[in-house]
Amino acid sequence: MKSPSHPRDRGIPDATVARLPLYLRALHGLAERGIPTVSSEDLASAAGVNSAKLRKDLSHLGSYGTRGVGYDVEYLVYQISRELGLTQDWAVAIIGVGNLGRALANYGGFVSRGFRIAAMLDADPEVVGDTIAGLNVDHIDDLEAVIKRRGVSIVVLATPAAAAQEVCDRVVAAGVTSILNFAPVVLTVPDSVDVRKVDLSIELQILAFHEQRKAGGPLMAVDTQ
Amino acid sequence: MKSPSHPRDRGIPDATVARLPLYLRALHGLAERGIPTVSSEDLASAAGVNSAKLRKDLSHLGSYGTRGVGYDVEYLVYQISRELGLTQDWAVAIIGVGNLGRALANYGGFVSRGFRIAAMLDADPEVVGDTIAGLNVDHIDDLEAVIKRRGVSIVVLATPAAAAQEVCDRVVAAGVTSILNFAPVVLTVPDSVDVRKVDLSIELQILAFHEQRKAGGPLMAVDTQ
DNA sequence: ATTACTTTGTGCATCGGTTCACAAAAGGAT
DNA sequence: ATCCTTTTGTGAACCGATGCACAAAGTAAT
Repeated sequence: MKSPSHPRDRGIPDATVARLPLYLRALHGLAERGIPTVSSEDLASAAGVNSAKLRKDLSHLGSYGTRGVGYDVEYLVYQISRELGLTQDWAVAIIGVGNLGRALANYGGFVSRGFRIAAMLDADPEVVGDTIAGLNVDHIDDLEAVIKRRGVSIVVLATPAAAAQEVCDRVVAAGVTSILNFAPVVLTVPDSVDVRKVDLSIELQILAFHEQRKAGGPLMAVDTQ
Repeated sequence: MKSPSHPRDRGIPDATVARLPLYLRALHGLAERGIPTVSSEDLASAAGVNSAKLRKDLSHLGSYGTRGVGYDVEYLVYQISRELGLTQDWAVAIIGVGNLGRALANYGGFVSRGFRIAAMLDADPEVVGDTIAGLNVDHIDDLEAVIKRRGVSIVVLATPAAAAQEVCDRVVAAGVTSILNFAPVVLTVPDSVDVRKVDLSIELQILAFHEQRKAGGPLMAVDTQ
């Protein structure tokens, strides 16, 4: 039994969810320049996608455009923000205060909208107690207490690879179900936990693959048109 | 006219290319533990994918397994490395020596196999001349000369968003065709240039979306079975 | 009101990627 | 040499995502 009253269907395609932040950023840019209304064509080009895709993506959220006119920028910002859950603020903990953890703590776009760094933790007594981005670094021993006390619901793992799984287990045991993992390991978690992976070296390797094709291809492949 | 002599077809699916680094990392782990041979089942679980996908992925490179036995770890490492272009070493320049640029320069997995940080550049006279990860920071004014002199073929953009497009244009004009962009902007480049984007805040937003579903879903959606 | 124009929302064909499931190939045992 | 077990490599069905192309819905002008 579907609910016909609800205009937007629950169950937005993953590919669409992954692009919503892109649209949101483009819309923020337009809003700052005081542009009240935007067509799918213009918004699409600002976000670097094609307009049919953008329209289909937005249609999954509901019918928020006006034919012949376009989309109201402010309104669409609100709708997308709400859909992504950015109208509430999320307490994020960064675990691992190496170079990367520090960079993330200071990264502007990270804190910006909807997210707040609520804790930083590390195992190294050398850095525990330091103040980074205006925040005191806690010891990893206090992980469970810090998570509970500060209402952390998203954890960013920026530990060395060797420590990642162990820390991950503790984080999951503490009730966190969303993890952004920068450590180059495959984390094992229950199905109920979401892990997203960012691996810098993988991106470089993909670039190298294509670069090799461009550079070596014409020399090596005689039959490449 | 195809070349029937070549066992592996040129044109490896993008999705496969994106997973090869994953397999490679898992294989390195096995190699370090002295394991000579691995089945698709075991390698797949080490890499966090299912075995059918792994086998199909590897089949795009050629027929490097032995039925009834599995894959020779060392041999497969070599084949994947070669396919990804990691048997040569790539000179990488990091532009923008803020927190992120520093973190990338010091990131172990970054430098590890196939890649070498050949230059770091920044516009801020305060940091130009500093030594980071054993490397002198050059001024962005010398961009073109540094790229040419050190044979840089891959550029990592870690500049502020506002500067990214301008720097990108200069990098492209200097002949670089592979860019890893950390700045939260849509870069405009010629078709011949590959840009890969890493956006930390986008990953967080995707997590927030799913977290919201988990947390709010059961309360808000009465008809979600 | 009617006409002309713009732009959304979507049905439909297509494409790329995933998964299933099994024949083919290899090794080991008898 | 034959049989049995293991595991690869792949054909084929399936699934989700993309992009085209157009009807529907709106605005503006006469």
